[in-house]
Amino acid sequence: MNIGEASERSGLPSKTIRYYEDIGLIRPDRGGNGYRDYAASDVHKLRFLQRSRGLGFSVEECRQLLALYEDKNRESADVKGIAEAKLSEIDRKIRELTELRRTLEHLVHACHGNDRPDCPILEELSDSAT
Amino acid sequence: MNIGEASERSGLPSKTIRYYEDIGLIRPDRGGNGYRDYAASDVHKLRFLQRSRGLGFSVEECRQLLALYEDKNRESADVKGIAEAKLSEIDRKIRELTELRRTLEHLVHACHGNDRPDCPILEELSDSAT
DNA sequence: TATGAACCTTCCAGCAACTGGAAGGTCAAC
DNA sequence: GTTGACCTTCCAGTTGCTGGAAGGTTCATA
Repeated sequence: MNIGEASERSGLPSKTIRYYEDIGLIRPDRGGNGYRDYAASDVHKLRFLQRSRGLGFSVEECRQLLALYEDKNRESADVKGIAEAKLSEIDRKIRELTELRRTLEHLVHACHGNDRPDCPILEELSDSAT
Repeated sequence: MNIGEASERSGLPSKTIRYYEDIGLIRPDRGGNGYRDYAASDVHKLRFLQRSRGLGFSVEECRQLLALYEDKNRESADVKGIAEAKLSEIDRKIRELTELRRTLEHLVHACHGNDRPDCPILEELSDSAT
């Protein structure tokens, strides 16, 4: 099938699919006219990529996962390791954002938000340690 | 003062300070030798930038905040508006990450993580809707 | 048969927000 | 005078795409 259909079936834009080929994630056949020709297994991989990217894995991590996916001798511990690392990364991000949120909300709360120039938000940004 | 000292006092790498100048956030003087010469007010602005970036504001938002900071006729409502928008953006990110975390943890939990190839994580990535 | 739309191709540029490195000028100390 | 720590500019790379230009292909319709 052509890239348009592969795009529809995988949920990835054609641009992105070509990009994934550029960086060596997939290698579709080519027809006589130069068009890319995707097999069902290619679409399968594309969906795999679409989902793993959606779960927050980086492209490099997706490359590893895809390699494991295709490796019939894999050990599930390898996959679990990657997922666990990602999990603690996500935890760290959530913690950071929550801390950020707390500080920002405190500031927003302290600011009158009227037509006067005095503003605790700017004061905080300019003066003290955060 | 030279960029090295401005860097130390603001907590920003010299590279970043030069970059901020490139994109027009600050305009230090120049000495006869071509070296940048930072006034105390420049360092103040750099610290302002360091803090607001640290609070998750984009560079463009920092530019707005800095403009408001320097505008003696500002209305604090303008600042509060920017901060509130950022706050809900942070909330959205936290929600997304939390959802992600939930899914990923579920998968990690289901995987044995041993030396066998069968792995629910890969199955989920390959087969079903996420 | 022509022509127009809807595909497809490649390549180049740009986004955010820096960061690294090369090649070279300056300054202060010894 | 030379070493080393500064400073300068400029160019390239990072991540993960996305947009657009310029052109080839395919297919239906007038």
